[in-house]
Amino acid sequence: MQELDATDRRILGALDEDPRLPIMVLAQRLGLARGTVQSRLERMSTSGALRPNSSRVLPAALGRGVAASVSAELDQSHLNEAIAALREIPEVLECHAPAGDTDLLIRVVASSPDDLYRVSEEIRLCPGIVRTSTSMFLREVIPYRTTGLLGG
Amino acid sequence: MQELDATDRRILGALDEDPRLPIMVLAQRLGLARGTVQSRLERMSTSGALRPNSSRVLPAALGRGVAASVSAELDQSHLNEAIAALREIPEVLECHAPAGDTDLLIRVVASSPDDLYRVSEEIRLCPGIVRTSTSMFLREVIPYRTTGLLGG
DNA sequence: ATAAAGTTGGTCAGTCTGATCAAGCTAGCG
DNA sequence: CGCTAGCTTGATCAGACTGACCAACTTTAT
Repeated sequence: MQELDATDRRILGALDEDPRLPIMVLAQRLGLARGTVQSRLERMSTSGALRPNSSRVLPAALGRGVAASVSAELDQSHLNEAIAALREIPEVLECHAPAGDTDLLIRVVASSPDDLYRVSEEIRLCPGIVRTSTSMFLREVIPYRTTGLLGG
Repeated sequence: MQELDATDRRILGALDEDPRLPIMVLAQRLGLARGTVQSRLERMSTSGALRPNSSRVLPAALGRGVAASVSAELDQSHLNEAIAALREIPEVLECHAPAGDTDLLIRVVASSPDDLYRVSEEIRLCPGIVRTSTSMFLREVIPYRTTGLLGG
């Protein structure tokens, strides 16, 4: 993966909101040559610095208005199996291994509190997962964003 | 905000990887009329069902290879001030209010463990924030994704 | 049954894309 | 100091795409 420089970030900034902006418009808006913008866009999308487009979709728009965080403790000899099983659950959006007492921190969504119960049960049933603790999000205080990082 | 139907999801699925795919290609790949794809894309981007494009950028590509979760306890009479202050910190990617003992769960990134220390200190200094506990992510086990939800 | 909303397929002028090239700039290196 | 490698620029071309229309048809909800 590649580190994005100031020009890349300016391009991304200008593409915010509308990723289908014509390259020529971008170029003149940023004071760059068309070829420059074109090659940089090309590079960014092949270098793996961007998530798939669908990561832009708000889960709420897909009928999953309930979000939560599940922390899981696991039998570490089955770590890889557990991860593979989690990957199969579509409601699992993200999973991190934090330093500290919990082994995995899992971000999930669901269509309702009741559905959240189902999802967390599915997680509990993954091989290698010993115990889970689910904490539902009452409110999304700051929605996910990267915008501030583009500037610096 | 609008709930996305099966057609919307198919369009989004086809746009994964390359959001600049020509509309005509999309249309014939999905067996839809060009006008349909065009109007749906239009609707999706104006209805607020999508995050800004820059949310696709991996923080690591912006030099923030370290991720962490900060849980904060706060003086609830200053809730709004605290949130406003957090919003000013670019390294704060996301913030949720969970049910339970912690008041806010904050997703942050930083350029190094040392920088993470700085960021969590900045959070601790926000008005209304009483106590924080930072837990660094050793590993991103499952990177953020929504793909699985598009299908169902 | 009927109205509203969404879909389809067609057309149009104007614009954009991707590819390619030669030339200019800049930084790093011997 | 002069060279190379890697970007950037500006230009050109044929071909494809866009956004805006429209009339007709289908679906959905009332």
